Amino acid sequence: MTAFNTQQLNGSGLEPMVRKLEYRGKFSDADRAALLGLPHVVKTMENNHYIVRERDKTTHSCLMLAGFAVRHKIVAGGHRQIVAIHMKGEMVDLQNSLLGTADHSVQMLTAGKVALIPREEIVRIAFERPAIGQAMWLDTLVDGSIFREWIANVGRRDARTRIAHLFCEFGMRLQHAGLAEQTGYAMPMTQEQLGDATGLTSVHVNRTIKALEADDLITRSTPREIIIGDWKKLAAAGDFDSGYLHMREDDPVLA
Amino acid sequence: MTAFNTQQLNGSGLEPMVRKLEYRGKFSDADRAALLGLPHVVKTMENNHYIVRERDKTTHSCLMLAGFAVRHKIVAGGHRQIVAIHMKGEMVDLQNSLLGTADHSVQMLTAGKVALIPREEIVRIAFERPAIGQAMWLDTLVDGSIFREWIANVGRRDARTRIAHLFCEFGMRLQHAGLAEQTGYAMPMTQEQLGDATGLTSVHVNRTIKALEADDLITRSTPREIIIGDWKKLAAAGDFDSGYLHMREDDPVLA
DNA sequence: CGGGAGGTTGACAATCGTCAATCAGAGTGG
DNA sequence: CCACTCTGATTGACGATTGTCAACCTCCCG
Repeated sequence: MTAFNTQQLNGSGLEPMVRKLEYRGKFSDADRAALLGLPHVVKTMENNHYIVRERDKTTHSCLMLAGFAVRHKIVAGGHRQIVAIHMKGEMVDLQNSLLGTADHSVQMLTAGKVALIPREEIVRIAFERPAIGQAMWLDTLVDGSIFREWIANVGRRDARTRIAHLFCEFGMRLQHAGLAEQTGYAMPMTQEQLGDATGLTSVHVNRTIKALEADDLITRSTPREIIIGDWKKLAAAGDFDSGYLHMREDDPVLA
Repeated sequence: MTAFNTQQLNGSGLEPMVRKLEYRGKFSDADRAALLGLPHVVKTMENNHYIVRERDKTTHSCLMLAGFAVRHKIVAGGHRQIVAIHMKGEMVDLQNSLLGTADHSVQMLTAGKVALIPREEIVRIAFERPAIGQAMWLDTLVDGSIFREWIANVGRRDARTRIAHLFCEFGMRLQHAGLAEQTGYAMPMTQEQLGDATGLTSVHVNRTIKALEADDLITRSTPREIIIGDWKKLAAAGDFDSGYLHMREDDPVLA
């Protein structure tokens, strides 16, 4: 690859997607170039902005470049269930866009940046370049695996275990994305949002976090700064086994 | 297609998969023939038999030909969470097999028959024949959509709504697969299994079903024979909106 | 007829939700 | 710098949904 091309490609804005997908399979230079060359529009998003609303017809897929977003559903009575949290490098909305009609909403959790890519371009590159297509498919399957773990989390674990589990998953995924150290991280969610993710109320989330602190499973410098002294103890309390994240065995995060 | 080929293909045993996948996209005769020609082994399964266990290395994908199966996870304390129910025509284990290591178990809910297809054959046909690959991808995305709905179901709905929702989803999927009439169906799950699917105990499932009966939302001729008098009333009670199943607008089930 | 799985019911306990008040910190305007 | 405001965190009192334990019933099958 020439210096010129490198410069050009580095400027594409889609590098986080390449890094993410290449984790699931080896790409050729041409694959990488094709990915980086995907037509797209970068948008700066404010906190709480809706990227997609349930029932919308979708035409674009959304890649996170900075900040955090959640996917959620509203049930009768107006209660909200967050079904996924997304960070830099993740394709937030492959699911909605490929299916055509959104079955859930996607909302920014913080301010950030996203890249919007036309749906047809995603499908085209996936089938023209099998390595990329397979990586995308695997990525949607890993999303599915995380959904399954979340079903088990809200369905069969008590509040303490649920919260500890979420703290573990989020921490490990942040580390994987290069966004946090092993010692801890800044949780971007309010306690109400944590409740929406775990099927609890904000009040009970607060009590549960305090209990985790009291038992020295976590420490907090500010309400959102989670410090994990002993990862193994927290993982045990959260019934957390990272297998469902399907990270590679040589991933430094698993060390 | 010659009479000879038709005969041969009808005998393949994989017809339910063709029907299922073709729902997601138009296939050519060659596509259909390639699907039906996939190498596979048909196995008869007894009730409760495990097809795959969590942490197993997987090499085959599993297609349901008859009977019902569930996917489940065991959490600390031994409680079980069913994350999906599968019926005739569905690829039960694309997820585990493509990812290589099972993140959940697959177990027969009744006696039945399955076809085991080597993983590489699935990947090969998916990329050699984009129509098939896209249909498979869409199918895994619909699975994902159902997972999301289940997260919301166990996370944010009360027992009554959860059970009513499950009854609606299962009934509609049975009808879609041609396994039930609109009037009702035979539930293949015990109340304990219903509890494992909804995050409740069998005792509470029982109380909840009795309450649904008392309110004339369902009737039962035997404990497992669910009769739905007024589908709309049950759907309202279950906060059930079939959009997440991503059926086609022209599907007779939606009429 | 006996055994077993699954369904049904009651009494009681516990986790979690609701309501409501207070507190802490960040940003804003004067 | 300070009052003001807003969001989010924290806490207490109380209530309700759901779980636990245990008994009994019903049906099917050998």
